[in-house]
Amino acid sequence: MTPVKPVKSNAIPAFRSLPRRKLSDVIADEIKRWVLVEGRVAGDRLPQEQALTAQFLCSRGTLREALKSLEVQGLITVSTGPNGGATIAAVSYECSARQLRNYLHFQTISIEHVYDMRMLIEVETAVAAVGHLDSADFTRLEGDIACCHGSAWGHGRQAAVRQAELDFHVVLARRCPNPLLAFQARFINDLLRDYIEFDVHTCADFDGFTADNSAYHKKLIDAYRAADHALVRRSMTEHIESARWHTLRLNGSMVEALLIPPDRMTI
Amino acid sequence: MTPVKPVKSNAIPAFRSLPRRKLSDVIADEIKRWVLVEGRVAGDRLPQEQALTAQFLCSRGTLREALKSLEVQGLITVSTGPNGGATIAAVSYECSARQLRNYLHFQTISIEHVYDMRMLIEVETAVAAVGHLDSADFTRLEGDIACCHGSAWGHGRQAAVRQAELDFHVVLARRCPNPLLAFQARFINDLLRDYIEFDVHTCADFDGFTADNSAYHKKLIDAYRAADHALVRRSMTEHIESARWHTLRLNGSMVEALLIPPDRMTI
DNA sequence: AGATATTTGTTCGTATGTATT
DNA sequence: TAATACATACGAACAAATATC
Repeated sequence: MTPVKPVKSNAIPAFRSLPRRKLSDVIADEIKRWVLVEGRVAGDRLPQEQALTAQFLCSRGTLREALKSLEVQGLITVSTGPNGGATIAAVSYECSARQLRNYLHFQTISIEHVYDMRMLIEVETAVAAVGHLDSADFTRLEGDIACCHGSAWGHGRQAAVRQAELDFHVVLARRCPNPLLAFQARFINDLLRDYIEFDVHTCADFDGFTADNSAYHKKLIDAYRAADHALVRRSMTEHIESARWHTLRLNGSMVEALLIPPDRMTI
Repeated sequence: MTPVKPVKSNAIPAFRSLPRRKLSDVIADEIKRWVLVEGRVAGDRLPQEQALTAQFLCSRGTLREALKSLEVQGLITVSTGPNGGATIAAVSYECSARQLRNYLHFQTISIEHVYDMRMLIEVETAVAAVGHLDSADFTRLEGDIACCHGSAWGHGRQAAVRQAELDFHVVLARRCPNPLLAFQARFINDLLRDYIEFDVHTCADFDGFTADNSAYHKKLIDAYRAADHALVRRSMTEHIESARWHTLRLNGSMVEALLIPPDRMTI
């Protein structure tokens, strides 16, 4: 008698046959759909691995690849232990910004490109934020200016100043009510902070840059306090143009590899 | 005498000890670094799974989760068969756009948000593309206009028209020399094509919308042929403002779920 | 604070599908 | 067609982390 065929089979079930995709990718999509039709939202939990393998009829390894896919996309976080498992997450800015940097890594991109984009986005973001700043925001903005006082005491200090300068803009971006604008504004500023390097030889005069920035930041705070849209627009435009000029003067250039997390202290 | 510790151990090697990250994530990063320091570029192949497990001292399951991570980020593609394995890829627009949609899924975003962004980006993109269109581009632009001739013959036709109208803009975006602008322009147009739905009850007059679009597209082609920056700027500004007006008039609204690939024919 | 139970993280062995030759 | 080389998928076991008692 011929031996029976093993019950265990790698044959792909009929209902997911048509496109010759990887099973793990199919499962990842099915989990996404399941979450949506089930009405689950960020903070809700997914069933545990064992239950999911039973639900989607696949092995644990395949399921884990599907979960890894969702995790990389920032859609879930996974924890161990009792009551552990996957939790649905709101996709973070950081996760999406990383992916956009991955994309730009394979494009050729110059300081001028970044500053053209910055001029466009940042001015509009700044204007849109008028009337959306609370007192805590103002204190933080003023704190960022205070960080930049005095002349540079070395490279570590120089990097801290730059961090504070760009943090000023991130505060404004967070208060922009248009999520598309806000994302782009944060992204551009992060790009400036982490992926521009200056020629060490011409490292002479950063103080002029810093002084100009502080002056413009002060003008901006006054404009926000007065809720003067036109003045915010004008000040920010001049500010970005000034920053572009200083950056070019100091031989700033884009770093080559955007794939790797920034050193953050490259100055 | 105490028994010797088993050779096989899940203990994480010292060189990757500090942050308590998952091994698969660490391996994914190490592969990224390896690619960079080795000077590999898009199109080059990674070693096979077996070689990679030997190089990074982990099991196939763990390595496959790491590769899955890189695959989801669009950094590699994987194929089976002889000479199969992972190939380094330039991160695609589609992959990064998907991630940005994932992000926006958890934000509240309105037609006005999209059109404010579109006005900002598209005008500048259009101006930047002046002088970068070849004859093939012009033929394609004129083809897109031709697609929109005649009145609507039903919903399928309506969707095809909309597809062609937005394809016009994608052609321009692809010719914009600033990758940051170009990405954003394509993204906004894809968003408009795939994630705006119109109220079926007021489905009456799309023809006016279509006619206006065609008229503006023709004006734009003339402006591009004349390489007239100012005219391109003016025409595109009016075009977007007109499109915004029509969209609001027809009760357009953002679809709720950006997580799922578009039906593309929702109109 | 410590023991325990639960759940994910990792490994290994094996079998199957698929593309190249 | 057959052989080969590779990714894909399954299953069982053990290790590590963590919440609860």
